[in-house]
Amino acid sequence: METLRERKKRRTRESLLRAALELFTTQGYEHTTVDEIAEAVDVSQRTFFRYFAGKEEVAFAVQNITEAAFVAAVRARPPHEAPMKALRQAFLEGWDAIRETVESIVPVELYLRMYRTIESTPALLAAHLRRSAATEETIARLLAEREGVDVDTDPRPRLAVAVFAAVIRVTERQCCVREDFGPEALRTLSAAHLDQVGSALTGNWRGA
Amino acid sequence: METLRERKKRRTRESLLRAALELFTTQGYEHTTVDEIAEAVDVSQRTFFRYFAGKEEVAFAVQNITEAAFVAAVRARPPHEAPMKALRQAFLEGWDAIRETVESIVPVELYLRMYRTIESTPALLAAHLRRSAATEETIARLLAEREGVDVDTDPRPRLAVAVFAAVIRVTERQCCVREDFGPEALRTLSAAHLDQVGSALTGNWRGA
DNA sequence: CAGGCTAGTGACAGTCGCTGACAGTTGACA
DNA sequence: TGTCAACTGTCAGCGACTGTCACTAGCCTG
Repeated sequence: METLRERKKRRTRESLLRAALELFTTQGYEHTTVDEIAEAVDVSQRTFFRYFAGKEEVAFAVQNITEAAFVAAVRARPPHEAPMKALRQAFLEGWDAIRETVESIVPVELYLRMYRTIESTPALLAAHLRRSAATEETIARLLAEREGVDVDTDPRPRLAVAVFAAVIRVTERQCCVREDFGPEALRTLSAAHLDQVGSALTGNWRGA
Repeated sequence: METLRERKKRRTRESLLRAALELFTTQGYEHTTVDEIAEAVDVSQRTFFRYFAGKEEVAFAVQNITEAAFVAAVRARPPHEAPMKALRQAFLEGWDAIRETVESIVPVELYLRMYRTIESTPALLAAHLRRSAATEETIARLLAEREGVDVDTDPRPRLAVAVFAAVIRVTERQCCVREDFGPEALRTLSAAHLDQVGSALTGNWRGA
C-alpha cells in the first residue's frame, strides 16, 4: 500500500517526466530549459533537480527501465544456451514484455519519438552511447559468469557483447531513419542483421 | 609562407591546447575551468572560445587528427582488398604514421595520458563514443563505395565497421586499464582480438 | 611612411545548467 | 495534537558559453 506522500511524489515525478519528454520531442532538447519543464508541472526549478539529477537524466528515464528489463531477460535465459544465442533470444523474445513495461509509464508513441530525438541530438546521442557502454559491461560480466570464464583475461565476453550491441545499434539507427519504426520492424531487422554479421566479416561483397 | 599574424594565432592555439591537456590530465577534466586554461596562457576567457568551440573540443583536438589519419589510411588501401582486411591493415600498418603526426603537435606521452583521462571521465567518454560513431559512419560509406554496394540498403558496410570499431574499443579499454599501454601492446592485442571475433560469436566457450 | 582597414582581443553583461544553504510547509506517526 | 522528518520554495552563487562593443596590432594601399 502506497502512502499519500509516496503517491504525491510519484505523481510529481511522472508529471515531470511526461512534460519533459513532450517538450523535448516537440521543441527539441537544447531549446527546452529546465525552468520550462518545472513551470509546465508548476513546481520550482529546485524541485525538478530533486527528482532528476539533471536535464539529461530525465531524457533517459524510460531507457533506464528498458535496459534493466533487457539485462533481466538475459539473466533469465537457460544457462546451457550459447552466449550469442542467449543475447539474441533475450532481445527478440523480451521485446513485448519491455513494451508493456514502457506503456505503464508513458505512451509508447512518446517513447519512440523520444528515441528519435536522442538519435538526432548530439549531446543525447553521446550520453546514450556511454550508457550503452555501461550496459555492455554489465552483460559481458553476466555472460562471463554464465560460461565460467574470467572477464578480465578472456576477451570473448566483451567481444561478443560489443558485436551484439553494435548490430543492435545499427538496426536501431536504420529504424529511426525510416518511417516504419514499429516493434515488428526492429525485431525482424535485428534478426536479419544478426544473421548477416558472419558474411559481413569475411571476403568482399562484390560477388553477389 | 606564414604571416606574423598567422604565426601568432597558431602559437596561441597550440599553447591553449597543451595547457588544457596538461591541466586535464593532472587535475582532471571536471576540475579544470576554462578560466584556468586561459589564465595559464595569459589570454582572456573570451579568446579561448574563439579558438575552441568549447571545453570539450580542446580535449579532442588531437583525436581529431588521428581519426582523420585513420580514415585516410583506409582510403589508401588497395581497392581489391576485402573490407575487413582493409580496416585491419589500415589500423595495424598506419599506427606508426599516426604516432608521428601526433608527436608534431604534442608529446605522445601527453596524448596517452589524455586518452586515459577521456576513458575515465564520463562526459568525455560519452563525447568520445559519439565522435567514434560519426567516424564509423564515414568509414562505412567509404567501404560501401569501394565495394560498390548501397550503404542504405545493404547493412554489411555498417555492420562490418561497427564490429571492427567494437573490437578496437574493447582493445583500447583493456590497454587503458593495464599499465603497459604502449603502441606495441595495442597493435598485438587488436590483432589477437580481431582473430578471436569469429570464435566469440559461435558456440559456447566452456569446452576449452 | 601615413593613414585606413580588419583580424584578433579584452572587458562586460547576460543566459542556462546546476548546487548549497536556509526557511517554510505538509504528511506521518506516536 | 504535537513532534519529526520529508518535501518544497527562495535566494545566492559557480561555471560554461554567447553577444556586444571598443580597442589594439598587424597589413595594405596610396
